[in-house]
Amino acid sequence: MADWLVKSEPTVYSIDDLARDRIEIWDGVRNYQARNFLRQMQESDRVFVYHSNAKPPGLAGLAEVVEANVIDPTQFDPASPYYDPKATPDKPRWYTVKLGYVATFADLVPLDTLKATFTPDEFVLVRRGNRLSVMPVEGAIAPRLLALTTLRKET
DNA sequence: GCCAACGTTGGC
DNA sequence: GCCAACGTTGGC
Repeated sequence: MADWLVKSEPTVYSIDDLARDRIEIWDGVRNYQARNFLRQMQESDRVFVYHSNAKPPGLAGLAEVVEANVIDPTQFDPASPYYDPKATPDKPRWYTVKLGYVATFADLVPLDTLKATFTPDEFVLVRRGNRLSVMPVEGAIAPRLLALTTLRKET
């Protein structure tokens, strides 16, 4: 089982939204490197949810992959901001996953804490200039992340 | 294939 | 609001 991290702007879609929706398709990723990571995700992989463009930015909770390798339907929808005229149902270009809510962190783990805990070498997230919205969380990192906070399950 | 222009991300 | 980083586009 692998660990991943996805970014989301909480004003657009937050961990609270996921707690409410329970399951959501993670659509709208339009970056090839991020897409390639999405395609590597397997059912029941663990996913850390990160709030970007927030005050403060940081890790907000946990999700899991409930369905892998889902074709992102917004690429075919001219009304969607994520519409891609070069994608066709025959040749889809953008894939994603469905995420299920797992838990909310009792306290958000701020980016400052992450920077103090991990070196840029060991964790992509704290690497300078990193703009990836989907990234792997290497084996040793995940338990150290979980040790920084307490889980709270929204019901 | 090169690279300048442009757009987006995201911390601050 | 600013701006560094960096991905994408398109002219050549």
